[in-house]
Amino acid sequence: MKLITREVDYAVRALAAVARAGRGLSAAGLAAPAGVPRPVLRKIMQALSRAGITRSSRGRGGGFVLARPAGRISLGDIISAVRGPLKFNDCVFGGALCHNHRTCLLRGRVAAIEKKVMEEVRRVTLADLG
Amino acid sequence: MKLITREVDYAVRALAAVARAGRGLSAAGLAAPAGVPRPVLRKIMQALSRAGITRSSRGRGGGFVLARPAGRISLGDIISAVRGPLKFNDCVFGGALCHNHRTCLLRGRVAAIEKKVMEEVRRVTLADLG
DNA sequence: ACTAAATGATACCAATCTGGTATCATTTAA
DNA sequence: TTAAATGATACCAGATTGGTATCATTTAGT
Repeated sequence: MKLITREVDYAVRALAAVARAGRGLSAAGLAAPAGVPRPVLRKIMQALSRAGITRSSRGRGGGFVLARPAGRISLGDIISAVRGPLKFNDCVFGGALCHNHRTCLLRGRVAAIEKKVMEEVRRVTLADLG
Repeated sequence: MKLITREVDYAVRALAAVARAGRGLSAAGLAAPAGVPRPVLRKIMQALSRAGITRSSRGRGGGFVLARPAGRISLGDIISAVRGPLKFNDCVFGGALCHNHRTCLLRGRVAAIEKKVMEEVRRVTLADLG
């Protein structure tokens, strides 16, 4: 099970580059030095923009900038944007159907672990990853 | 990202049933009440046996018993047996090739989180999930 | 001795997820 | 007007996962 997939990895590197640059960077400009295929990075940057982590400007000379300071962009934000929310728990009965769900001890334990991971992952910011 | 896949879920339920029974239970006997396809449960039980979590006896009247007390079988053991070891970190450069690897801040952070999850997951035992 | 019940070991298949590719539309600076 | 850039989709190939099928081997019971 991967918490950090390639796409998350790419996203972190790209955002770190944007943070360092201080000015708008295009997807193409980000992809080349990182050795990432341009279309892939574009898709990632689009997801980050949709999630409100970056702001984009279109047209010639456009690109991406951070929507807020690096210290307020967490690894958790990035993971959520690129991969969707964490769901550690694949209940076989899909939650609703399991008559034991309330009392299912495994669910409770796993939910607690998931919560801890979210806390950890939110505590790491882009500023820490500079 | 799922920590608890269906197979892990099945494994936990099956092991809990074995623990409650106190005697050997066959894969068929375990599958039916849990509503799990027999061949799937057999594969899972085989993996658990290979990992030394259960002991199996073959032939007529055979089945599976816990290889050690439920309090000494952790959720981590079960996950490792069914899914392989946790690897949160998908380094794009595969570790060896990344010249920044030592200093890669993301790796360090993620490794720390992974370690915490392992601790948590090892702390939960089958006895807690009875 | 024979048979039925059970695990061990594989091989295979379908669905989903993930990384990567391709296209077209839209916006904007030069 | 044009080139450079993002927005939005649609698509494809490989890996993973859940599920199926098969055959060999072991063992208890008759």
